[in-house]
Amino acid sequence: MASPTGSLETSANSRPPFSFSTSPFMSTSFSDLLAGHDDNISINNNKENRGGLSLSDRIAERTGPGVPKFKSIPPPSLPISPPPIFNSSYFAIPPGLSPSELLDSPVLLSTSNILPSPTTGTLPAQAFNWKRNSQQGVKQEDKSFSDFSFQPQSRPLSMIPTEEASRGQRQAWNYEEASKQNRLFSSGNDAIKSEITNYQSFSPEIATLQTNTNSNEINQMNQPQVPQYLRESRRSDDGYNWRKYGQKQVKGSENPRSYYKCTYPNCPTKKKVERSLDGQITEIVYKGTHNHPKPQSTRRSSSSSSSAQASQVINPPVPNENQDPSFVSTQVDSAATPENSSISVGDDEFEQSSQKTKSEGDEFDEDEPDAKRWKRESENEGLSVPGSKTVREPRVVVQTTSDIDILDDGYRWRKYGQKVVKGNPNPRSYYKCTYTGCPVRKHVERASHDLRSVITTYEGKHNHDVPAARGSGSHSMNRPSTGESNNHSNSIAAVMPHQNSRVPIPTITASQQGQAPFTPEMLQSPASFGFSGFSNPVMSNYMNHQSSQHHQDNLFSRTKEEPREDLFLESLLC
DNA sequence: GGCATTTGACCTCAA
DNA sequence: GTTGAGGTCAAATGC
Repeated sequence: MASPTGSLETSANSRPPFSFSTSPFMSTSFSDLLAGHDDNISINNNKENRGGLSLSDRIAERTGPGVPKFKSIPPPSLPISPPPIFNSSYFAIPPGLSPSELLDSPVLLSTSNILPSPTTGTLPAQAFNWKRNSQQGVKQEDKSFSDFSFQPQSRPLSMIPTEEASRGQRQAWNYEEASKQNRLFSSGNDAIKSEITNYQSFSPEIATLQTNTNSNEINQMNQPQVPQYLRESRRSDDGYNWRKYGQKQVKGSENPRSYYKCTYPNCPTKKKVERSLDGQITEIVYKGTHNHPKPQSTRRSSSSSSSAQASQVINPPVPNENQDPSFVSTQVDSAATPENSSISVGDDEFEQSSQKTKSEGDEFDEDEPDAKRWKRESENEGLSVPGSKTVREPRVVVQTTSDIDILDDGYRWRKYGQKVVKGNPNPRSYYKCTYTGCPVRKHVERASHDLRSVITTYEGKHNHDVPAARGSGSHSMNRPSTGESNNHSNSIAAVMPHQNSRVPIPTITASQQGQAPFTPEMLQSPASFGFSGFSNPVMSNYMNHQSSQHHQDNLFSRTKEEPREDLFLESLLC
């Protein structure tokens, strides 16, 4: 089964598919993405205890004595409060260039943020990989680095509170995947190990999502001796508190399935989590809707502090996704959904979105048996991803960025219109996926209430993999390799934190790395461009030139060559 | 003692 | 009606 997560090679001694820069930037940002999953920890502990062999011991067996254990290095306390304003010294909007103008370019929406891609969950950090890979000669194994994906779901990883479970699963998967990657990665990098202590799905459980592991396992490995009550076991990656009420061995799968209920009084929400034998989450399905706001992270922080992790945790994701969820989730949720600290706001939005979707949908039936509904929802979603039963619906990604937000989604977008919508003086750029037959569209606009925020709304889901970038073979390496993350289940809400703006934009330049010169293709494939673009001489010139708009027009000449349909649509929009 | 987890038994539903 | 799978309950157990 090509499960988004299950298919991953998770052997501890395998080369980490994702490479983190040892710079403070990556450490911080990723740490922020890591948090929670305490419930997983508990489960893992139980399992491991039962077996008489702790997870860390097992890891040690796999990796050998040469690999330091995670707990060997306490996670540093990392600042998480984002600055109120963008103050990056790496990038500045030149005089004469307004944020709205910047928004006109998908490029500008796709590279600056250290956020999981709203469309693919791909972290902008992939740009680092791209660079690094090029530095190292793009070894085959290095390619796997680019496979790292982090679903906001939300999510989630977030795991995204998928409220309707069926919607956030995707994030949860990605969230798990990311976590796995984290674990693998950590096994080979001591510096990073200290950073990987917690994880939060992206999502309403986005992430979220999300992204699993594995971070939990990592936590466990870091603090195998921490009492359960100090591990905040009830807190899950999705930010809600869950109580396990059952576990079942599912036929056809060696993985046990655990059943959880939201501990909030009278909250009907449940979720079932399927884990592999080694404790990794292979599936998360949410059921029902939380009838309460997500618990504040105070408890998490306090408890986490006892384990030297508090400073890294702010809030769970929306799942991402997700978290998935709010868009994870999954998630992961959130996670996906993963839902890192930055996505906390998105939870509510996601919940609302889910509620709305649920209430407006003709299919939802309060009286329908849960199991039946779950199954039906999965089937009806038409997003039957092997091993995944939940897929998040409408997805609205709200990113709070510092000046420029780059949605590193890896897909090629064609601008087909622009319009100033009511209630927001900032123009909304309309894009559609250039892949033939792909119905996905998105529109981007800067929030009226906060020019530092960019609201990107996705519609539809990609029916194809992330396209390989043209003009640079290494670009494709930054993209998720699977189609798992290529679908925008319509809308997921996530508010990206400012913290990204704190993160120094890598001063990696194409020239420095011997990369191919900046090309229009890079603009069309924002993901492939990554952060390097800002330091790229060409890009820098582009960004600072008064006639940037003109340049942009040239760079997007293809857009002007698009079919009449665009002109038609644009005429309608404008 | 309180709370969460475990786990066998029971219930529900669909084939 | 039977059977099997999935979901839930609740007593036992652990922290």
